[in-house]
Amino acid sequence: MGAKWTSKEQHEFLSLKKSDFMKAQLQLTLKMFWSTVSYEFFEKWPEINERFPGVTHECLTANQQQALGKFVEARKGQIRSWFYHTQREESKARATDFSKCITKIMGSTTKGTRGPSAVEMFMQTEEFVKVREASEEASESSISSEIASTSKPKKTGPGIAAMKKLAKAELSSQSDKFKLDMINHAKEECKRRADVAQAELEALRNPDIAQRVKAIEGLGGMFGQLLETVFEATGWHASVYVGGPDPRVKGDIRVYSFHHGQALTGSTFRESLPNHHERVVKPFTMFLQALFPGSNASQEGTPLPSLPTASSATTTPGTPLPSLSTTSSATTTPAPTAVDTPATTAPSTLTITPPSMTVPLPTIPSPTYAPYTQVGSTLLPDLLPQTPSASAKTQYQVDVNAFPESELNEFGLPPLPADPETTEGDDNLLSPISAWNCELALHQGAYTSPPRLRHTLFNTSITANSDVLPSPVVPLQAPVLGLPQQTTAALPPSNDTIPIVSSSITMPHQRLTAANNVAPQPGSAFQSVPAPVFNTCTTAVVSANTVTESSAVNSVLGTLDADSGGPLNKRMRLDLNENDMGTTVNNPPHSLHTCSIPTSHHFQPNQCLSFSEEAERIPRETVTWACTC
DNA sequence: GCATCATACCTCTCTTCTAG
DNA sequence: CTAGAAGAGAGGTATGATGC
Repeated sequence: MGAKWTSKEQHEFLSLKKSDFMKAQLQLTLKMFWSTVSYEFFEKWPEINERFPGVTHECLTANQQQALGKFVEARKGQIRSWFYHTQREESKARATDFSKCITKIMGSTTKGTRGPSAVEMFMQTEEFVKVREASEEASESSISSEIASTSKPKKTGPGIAAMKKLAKAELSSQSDKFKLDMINHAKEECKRRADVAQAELEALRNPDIAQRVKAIEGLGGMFGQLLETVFEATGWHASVYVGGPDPRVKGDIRVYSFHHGQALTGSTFRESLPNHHERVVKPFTMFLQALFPGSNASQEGTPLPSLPTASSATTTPGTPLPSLSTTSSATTTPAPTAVDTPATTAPSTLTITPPSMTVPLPTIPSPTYAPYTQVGSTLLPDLLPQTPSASAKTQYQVDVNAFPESELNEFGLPPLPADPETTEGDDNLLSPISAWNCELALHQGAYTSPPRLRHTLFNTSITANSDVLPSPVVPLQAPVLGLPQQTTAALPPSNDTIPIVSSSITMPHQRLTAANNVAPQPGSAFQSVPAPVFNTCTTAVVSANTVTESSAVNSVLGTLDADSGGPLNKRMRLDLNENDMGTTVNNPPHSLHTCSIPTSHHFQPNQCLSFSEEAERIPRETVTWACTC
């Protein structure tokens, strides 16, 4: 067995980064994450101290420096492996697996499949290999010259185009019988590939028990991504109900519901709908029972597996974000989360016993739910009841035969039962959904949807904290751009004024967010906010000892990687973007702004600079800079 | 002739697997 | 639990087939 390479402190440090790792995966910012986490790790535990104790960099020989470099790379590999290993250990890859499976099934088709052509088949023959080698060796060959000229700089062989041209020319010189053989071989290969593709698709569509279980356990992740994508694409929220025989509980019927979108109270549709279980889950379960009449009485079932979750430390308490609420058929009460109301009861498994259609609903104590955690712009719940023990049972009697045929709807389903608790009062005249919307309206129409984030991820720098919004209760506002607080006199006194052209500095923890760079989406949105004033300043002056009222500065610029040999291991950005987000300049032309910069950074005259999130955790000092507009 | 679609191949990165 | 190997997938480039 391998030895553990991390110390307790290192393990704790890496553990704290797990949520950032998952966010980076979702936000496609792994490079940035690796850079940041490596920097912080080596800052805490310099590799040189491990390999060459008591020796400074300056004292290392060339060979030692080279060796140290290899050690550092090896350590980085260990860190990477640690995160992936930890992720798998926590069974967080199932959702991804299932998503891939679904995608494959939805996307797979043999229609339009093009197999290799006769020329391409010929390229795989030994005859052509000999021709190609001969051609490559003949430096005076025009074909080889063409190959060389048409090839882009690569580490390996000639370009495909030149190869095909060579093959085509060579094949044309072959006998008709040879050509016909190539054509037939190509057709056979086409058919073989189509058959293989078809067989693979059929295998996916007819999974065995283990594959079905894996798919069911991946539902949470798949629907989470799906509903988030729906929201991104349409600005709409959605609720999804799925169910069927669950192999994990001997084929009993189980229903899950997934909900996207929360009211201001933090409740999802399921939680907002009074008596949701009776009115929605139960009829749906009855419908499923009709589809799967052979299903047996179930025992308390396995809960929906957890999804990748971050530590609660990364949760944004009270931040209204789309909730992804997953529940079993019997989960009639909200799952307690960081933004949800506490659960009261949580029946576990719905059992229907034909033919009387008696529905015994065992209840279990409120399960302990892990908190919702924010990963990217999606809340991924860990709905794993940790102590799912059955207790008192509540009996529900539902007789489908009690519904006359005339009352069944177009789908042959009974009408939704009226909510016995909401039969009086004007409000009760509203449908559940209307009442739900009414609640929103009463709160000034402030929706609880988050700003759309992901589409900006690929164009701007948004960190894990970028979607942190200010208040859990008040209507959403754009975050105040600029520093979270005014800081003063952090730099050593100096009267030197260093001009900086096009200065803009990305604030730690106060980055460009969707709320301040994306217009509210029709029908989804958060409260309108005062339009930001673009800061088009092109000249700024850093004054190290100036202390003034802080103003907001925010910039996300085009990226330009600095070399990695810098003392800060940072990524620097140059060139001011004139559409840069800024703030109102109250007292032009000499507004003063406060920002923070790496402690050890040395400004150069006329230097253009800003710092991306990779420098976020670099020790910083605060300076105030004046901006001439 | 042109636009569109589907594919092959290469390279690189990310992720998973597995022997030890 | 580690660490190397292997697989999976994305991005880029180029080509052929097809339809207009």
